[in-house]
This record gives sequence, structure tokens and C-alpha cells, in this order.
Amino acid sequence: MDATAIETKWSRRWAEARAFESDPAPGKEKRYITAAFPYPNSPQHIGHGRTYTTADIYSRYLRLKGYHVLFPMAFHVTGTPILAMAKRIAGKDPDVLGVFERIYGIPPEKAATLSEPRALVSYFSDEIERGMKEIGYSIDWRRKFYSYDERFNRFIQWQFRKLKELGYLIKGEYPIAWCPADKNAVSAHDTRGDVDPELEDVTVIKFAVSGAEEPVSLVVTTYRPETVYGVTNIWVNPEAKYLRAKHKGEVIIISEKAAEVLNLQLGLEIIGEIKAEDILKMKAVNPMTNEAVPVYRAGFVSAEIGTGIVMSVPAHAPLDYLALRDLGMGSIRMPQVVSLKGYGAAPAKDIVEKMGVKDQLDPASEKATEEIYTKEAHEGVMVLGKYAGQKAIDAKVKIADDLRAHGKAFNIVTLGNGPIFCRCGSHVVVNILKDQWFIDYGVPEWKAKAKECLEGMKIIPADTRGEYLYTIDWFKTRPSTRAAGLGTKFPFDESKMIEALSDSTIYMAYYTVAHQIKEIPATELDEAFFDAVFLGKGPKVTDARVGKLRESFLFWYPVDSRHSAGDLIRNHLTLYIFNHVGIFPEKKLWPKQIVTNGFVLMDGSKMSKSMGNILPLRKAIKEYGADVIRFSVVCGADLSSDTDFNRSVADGVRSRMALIDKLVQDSLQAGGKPHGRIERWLLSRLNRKIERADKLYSELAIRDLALEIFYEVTSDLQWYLKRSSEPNLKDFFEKWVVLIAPFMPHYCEEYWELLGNKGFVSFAPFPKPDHAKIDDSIERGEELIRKVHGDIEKISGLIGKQPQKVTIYVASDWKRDLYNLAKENPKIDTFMKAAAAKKFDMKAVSALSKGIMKNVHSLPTPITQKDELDALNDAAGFLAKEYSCTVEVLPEEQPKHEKAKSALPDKPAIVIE
RNA sequence: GCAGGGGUUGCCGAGUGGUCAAAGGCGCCAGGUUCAGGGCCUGGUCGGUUAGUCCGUUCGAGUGUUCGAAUCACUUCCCCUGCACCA
Repeated sequence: MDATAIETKWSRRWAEARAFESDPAPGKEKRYITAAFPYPNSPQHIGHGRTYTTADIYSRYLRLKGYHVLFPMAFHVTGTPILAMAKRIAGKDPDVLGVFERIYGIPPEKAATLSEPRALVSYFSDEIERGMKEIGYSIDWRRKFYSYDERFNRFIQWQFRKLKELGYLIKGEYPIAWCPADKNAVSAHDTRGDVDPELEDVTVIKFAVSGAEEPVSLVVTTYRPETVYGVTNIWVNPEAKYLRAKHKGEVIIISEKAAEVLNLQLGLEIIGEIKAEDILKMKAVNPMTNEAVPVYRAGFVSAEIGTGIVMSVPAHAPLDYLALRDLGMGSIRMPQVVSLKGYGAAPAKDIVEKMGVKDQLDPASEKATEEIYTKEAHEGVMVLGKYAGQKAIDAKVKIADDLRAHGKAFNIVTLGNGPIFCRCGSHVVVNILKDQWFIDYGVPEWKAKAKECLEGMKIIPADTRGEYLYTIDWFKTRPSTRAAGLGTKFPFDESKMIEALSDSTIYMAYYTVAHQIKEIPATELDEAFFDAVFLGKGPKVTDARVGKLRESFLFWYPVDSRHSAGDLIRNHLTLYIFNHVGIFPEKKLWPKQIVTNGFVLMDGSKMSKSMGNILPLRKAIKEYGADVIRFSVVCGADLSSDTDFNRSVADGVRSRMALIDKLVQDSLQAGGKPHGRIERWLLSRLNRKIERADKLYSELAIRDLALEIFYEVTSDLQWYLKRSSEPNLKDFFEKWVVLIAPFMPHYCEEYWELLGNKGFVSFAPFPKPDHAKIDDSIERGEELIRKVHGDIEKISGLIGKQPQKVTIYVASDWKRDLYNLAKENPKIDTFMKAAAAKKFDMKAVSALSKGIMKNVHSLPTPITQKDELDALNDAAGFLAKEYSCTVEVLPEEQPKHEKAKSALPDKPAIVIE
């Protein structure tokens, strides 16, 4: 069995026959399948293979069911990662080049040539396409495109024009992580160490300086605005530089470093420096209590965090208490704002004393702070102010809102996990974009339509439906443009690019015309053109070139099944629903079904570059063969859970295929011979499976399918081999090969041909279950033989000798009648009465009654004595061979041993001598 | 913190009121195989017991509902994922 030869042969034949190039075929029932298109910044690994293999199995199943199926593929290159990677290659970044060489096996000379984004895209997309062809995905490659293709750009621009028309596109302010040197937004892959910047809203409260010549405020940053009632003083760091600056017409005092970082979002106008000593002489008015409080010095205050000025709430902030204590003021009045069970009026003081924290520089102060903050946030109750009696966590928001409403506070956005550095070396700050475009997924009618669509959709696995619903509710405004990246220019501001998740929500519509549209000059693909093709309206509906495209779109749409990994529910898949219901008013064009799957683990752990345990798909195919890999990446677990790929699984699949391969070859000689009992058993089992498999396929219960039509089948075949003298399996394989073809298309094509069939198995009809071949008594008989076989093994083990002679006694039919009677009368007294009424031999009945009644609800429904005798007689030769002894099968009515009478239905008496 | 998912016998992983000492795979043990090894086949793999049996204990921990719970409810501990501009 040469996997590579078979795979090459059949992928060539499919390509030559253009087997999977699908065009509209009016009159035929269609199914349109898509899977999330790949992002070509690395080769695909076996994990990517799971989604596509699932989609391919489904497509192939639907073809067997007689549907006209389209399964296209394209490449998503939108956004910044490819740009960033190309740049890093150009800069000879050792991390990137190291991963290329070690994990992807790309030689350094080759890697060096990939410093241009387009070269990178071309290299990896080519690699991915080859892999997809090698593994046998039934894709219509004519429809391939890249998301930076000019025609596709025009399509996406059309989409955004429609969104604007619908009022879903809005403009507003938006905070983002920003590199002041590059003048660009930064995300994880732009930072040193791939840190994902976390933005955090922080409240800034203004404390007016009392008695100042002109109005001026100290601005303090706080995460706990509710504690403003308990402020005893303000902290500044005497080592830091402070400035006076104008902010929205008011003068504020802020640290120099803070002003630098916050300038972009606050628009500060610097007036001049102010010495820390001068600030320390001031008194500041608490905007909530109107109390004037002094300003003190504290080393723990950092000029770089927030505004560089902090309010002091010693009752609730350990650091504030410690700093006061360090100044010798540990016993001043500390107003309590929040009550906390288990603590006194000053929880911060309590914990500092309990933990024995030395001073404000003691690292233990951090732990104390964390504990008090967490506890007060969740268990604390307000004891002061307007919201007394409410939970601290609720009061926090209300108090901040109140302060802002009265102009006593404003918000800033900071980096919660800073400091972060751009790859260029500069300090990442927060910028507020003034003219950011958003898609407003918060529009109620839009949400309602999305929910309506969801309700009408089939969701596999079913238990993820709630997650979609949650996501639909959770979506609000979503930024849809970025300053840089590959992809499509934003039509209403060409200096911006459409963001990567926003340009991949309705591209499935584009596939339906992707190859035809190439014949039309890009410049003619204007709004009216796409209106005509996808909405059937506007001036160009009569355009001759539109007609064909419109027809194709209407033939294939809607998408019958969309496939992706489950992590995309929170963004892509829900955006897919939103944009479809938004752009396409006709409900018949809305998505029908979404299928999501879990990840593939490698030997039990997540694949990652840092662990170096990524198995590239093409490497895996080379090692195991395409069909084995296809099977191994999908069969290990339910669709929704992660599945583990490891060598022993793949080896197991491979060795089972080797057995099947041999049997197929052998069966070719055996055509036309009559079927014995064991063939009838096998065919009975198979026909039962065919019936179940049809349902399992349509539900994509892949794990169950794998057990049912592969693992169980190979174990049946192993039993068959033991029981049968010469393989006679042609009829079996005729059906089974079709049944499993979606999983193992290459081998199955080969076997299909070997078995003398014409055409591709890929388009053969799904086998029909032959109910006449399903035979309970044969199957039960075979089970009995297996059981007897095992029992002989056990008994001879227990008595410690090899059998010379085995005699098997089959229970009389009256015992079977008794079993049935017991099932009808599961209580001992009624059972005995019923038995007496039916004139059973009551002495024999009472001997059996105890055993029967104990297991009355698990009692087998026995087959007849004759059926048991037939089965065991058929197996007598086999059993004799197995144990190299003589085997005799007798009814219990012909006893040669007293044990004969202990025979029970489904449990013959066995005498070993 | 909030939201979602989960803890099953050596491991992975089925099982969602009785038919469950609990599928299947892997690992391990014993035996077999014109078997070098690997492979393949049969049996075993919670404890005890036995001519193929029967008994006891188990499904993160605890409490409860029930004639009956791995399965339902409550409490508790632990783990994983997501929390937005990132594809």
C-alpha cells in the first residue's frame, strides 16, 4: 500500500476531471459550504486542518447525498501582521527567522527573500494551497482570491457604502494605544515582547486650590472615586517636576511626565513649571465635602502614573495610611467611607498592623492594598454620602458620574499593563482618535434582525447557540478602520484602511462570482454594478454582464453551512450574521447553519511557536498520508472539544487501514461466492450502521461516526477474519467504501476502482440501508459466540488447564418463556403465580427464580434455542480451532454432564474437560 | 471581577435518573502468533472472591431530593477560555 502514489494519482484525476469545479445547475439542489479563509503568514498546521477537514467531509457527504456542492477557498491578508512580519524579516529579526527555520523548515536563504509583504503572501498562500490539495479538499480553486485584490477591494467598498446608507456607519472618538514616534496605532505584534496593550478608564478628580489668585486645580487620579469622602490630604512627590497647564479653559496642576503621556488625549496647553514645595504649601478643596485639605509629600507617588498626584484616603488605602504614619501623623482622624465586615473603622490601618507592614516602601504594602481593595470592592458597603447603604462597587460608578456631571472630574484612558514599548523603542501612550469610524452594532433593529436570523439557523454544536446570543447583545460600536495595514481603503476617507474583521463578513457572496468577475475591468465595478449583482436593483440590472453573475449568486446563496473554529463566535461569526442581515434584506439569503470546532492539541498540549511543537500539515501528510491525517485530526473528540493528535492515534488509524487494504485486495478474488453465516452477520451490522451513519453525518457527529463506521468496522472485520475461512467481502466493501469516502477519499477512490466501478466514488450515491439484510437473530447469535469464546478462555484460565474437549449445552425453550414471563411480572410473587398458572415445572422455576428476579430489569430478550444452536454449531469448527480441542454443541435435553441443566438463555452451560 | 465551559477509573475521553464497575482509544500485565524487534490477535487492568460468579467501594469535596444519583438541586474547592479592534 503506497499512500503517496494513491494520493497523487487521485488528486491528479480529480484535477483533470475538474471534479470539484461547480457551476450553477438549475434544477439541481445545491449546497454551499464555506470555511473561514486562512491568513497566510505561516504554513498551516494540523490544527488548521481540523476546520477544513470537517467542512470537506461535510461537502463530500452532501455530494454522496446527491447535492450539487460548492466549496471555495481564498486568502485573507488584511491587517498589519503580514506587514509587521515582512518588516521584521527585512530587519533580519532573529526571532522570526529562527521560527521560520526551526518550525516551518524554511531555509534562511529563502526566508531572506520574503521581506516584501506580497512575496510573503505569495509564498505562504502557495504553501497552504498545496497542502490543501495534498490532503484532498474538494475545493473549487477557480474562485481563489486575496483580500487585497483590486476587485475584492471594490466589493468591500460597496459593502461599506451600503452600511453607510443604512446608517450603521458612524464617526466618533476612540482611545487607542499609540506610538508617538511612529504616529501609529500599536497592537500586540508592534510591541516589544508582544504585549497586548490593555486600555483602562481612570477617573480624575479636580481639587480646587483654595485661596489661589486665579482658579487652579490639583488633579488626582483614582480607581476608587467613591472614597473621595474620606480624603484627608493630597500627595505629591517632592522629587518630581510639576506643571501648570490649561485643560479645556481651566488651569490644572499635573506632573510633567503625566502631561507628556496625556497630552494627546487631553490637549494640554503648558503654562509653566511649578515647584513641588509650592504645591506643598497649598490647601485643596474636596469637591464632594468642600473641606480644604493639606498637601503632603510621599515617595510612593509616581510622576509617571496617572496625573502624578494622588488623593489620600488613609482609612481605606494602606499606602496612604503608611505614608501618613511615616510622616508621624498615624493618629489623625481618618473618616470611614466604606464598612467592611471583620474590620474596624479604618480597614487599611487594621490590615497594615495585622500584616506588620513597615513603611510605604515595604513590598508587603502591595499585598495589603490588593487585599483591602478586593474585599472592599465586593463586600464593602457605603457609610457616607448620598449612596450610604449601597454596595461600594455600585456607588463607585454613580459617584464618578455625579462628579463628572458637575464638572468636578473627567476621565482619562491609561495603559493598564504599562509601561509598554513600541518596537521602535518609544514609550507607548494612549491617543484619542477624533475621527474614528465605527460600525454601530448597537442599533436595536439590527440586533433584532440578527437574533431573528440566529433563531432560524441550525447551530452545531447546539450548545454554542447561547454564546452567539450573548455576543449579539454584547456588540456595540466597533471601530472599522485602522491607520495602516493591507486590505481595502475606507471609501469615505482613503487615508484609512478597513479593519481586518470588518472586511471578511460577507465575502462568501463574492466567491459565487469570483472567477467570472475577473473578466470585467476593475474600474467598471462600481456601486451600481454590485447593487445589480447582489441586490438585484439599480441602473445596471439590465447590464448583460451582470446577468450571469446575478444568476450565479442567486443559485449558490445562501450559505448552507459555515465552518470555523469556535473561538470566532465572539467576533467573526457573529459579525457574519450581522452583516448578512444588514446588507441582504431578503431572508432567503441569510445564513442557514454554522458549525464550529475545537482545537487540535499536540501530544496533549497546545501547539505554540514558543514550545516548538507545531506540526505543519504538509509534514504530517508526508509522514502519515493524507487520509490518515484527515481522519486523525477530526476523529479524536466531539466537534466542540479540543482533540489530541499524537503518534499512537495516527499509527492506529494507519494500521487499521493496512488491514482494510489487505482485505480489499483479497476480496477481489472472492466475487460471486454465496454468503455464509458470518458474511450475513457482517452485512447485517453494516446495513444497520448505514442507517445510523446518515443521521450522524447530517449532524456532523464526527466522533460518533468515526467509532461507528471505522473503529467498530475494523473490529468487526477482525472478528470476521477469525470466523471466516476465506474472505468474501466484495459486497461489504461495495457499500462501506462509499460510506467512509468523505473521510478517506483517496483510498476509497482506489478501492472503488479496484472493485470494478466506473466514475469517482466522490460522486457515488450514498449507500441505502438494505433492511432485508438486517438480521437480529444472526447478530445475537454472533454475540453469543463471542461470549462463549470469552467464557471458555476465562474458565480454562481459572482452572489452569488447556481444554481437551468442550461441550456446550443450550438452554431449553421453556426457560426462555420463563424469562419473558419475568419481564412481564417483575415482582417475585406475581411472577411465581404467573409461572404456576402457565404450568411450568415449579421446582425448576424456584431454582431459577432468585437469579432471574435479581436482574429482572436487565434480563436479555432471548433468541430461540434453535437460533442459539445454529449459531454455536456454525462456530463449533472455529472454537475447536481456537482451542485445539474437540467441541460439541448440544441442547440441554441431551445431557452428558450434570452441568447441562444450568444452561440459561443467552448463557449456555460450558463443560470443559 | 464579569461571562461561558469543565473536573469520570494510570492517561485521553464517552456517559446526563435504574440496563453503570461505567463505551472507545492509549498505556500496562498475561498468553498466543512460521513472532528478530515493532506489529497483530485473545484475555485482564478499583479491591476481594469464583469453573464463566458473587460481594464491597468509586465518578473534585460536602449536603440534599429520590425506592434508586456519575447523572437532578444547593454549597464549596480547583482548572480552562473570553472580556473588543486583535487576525
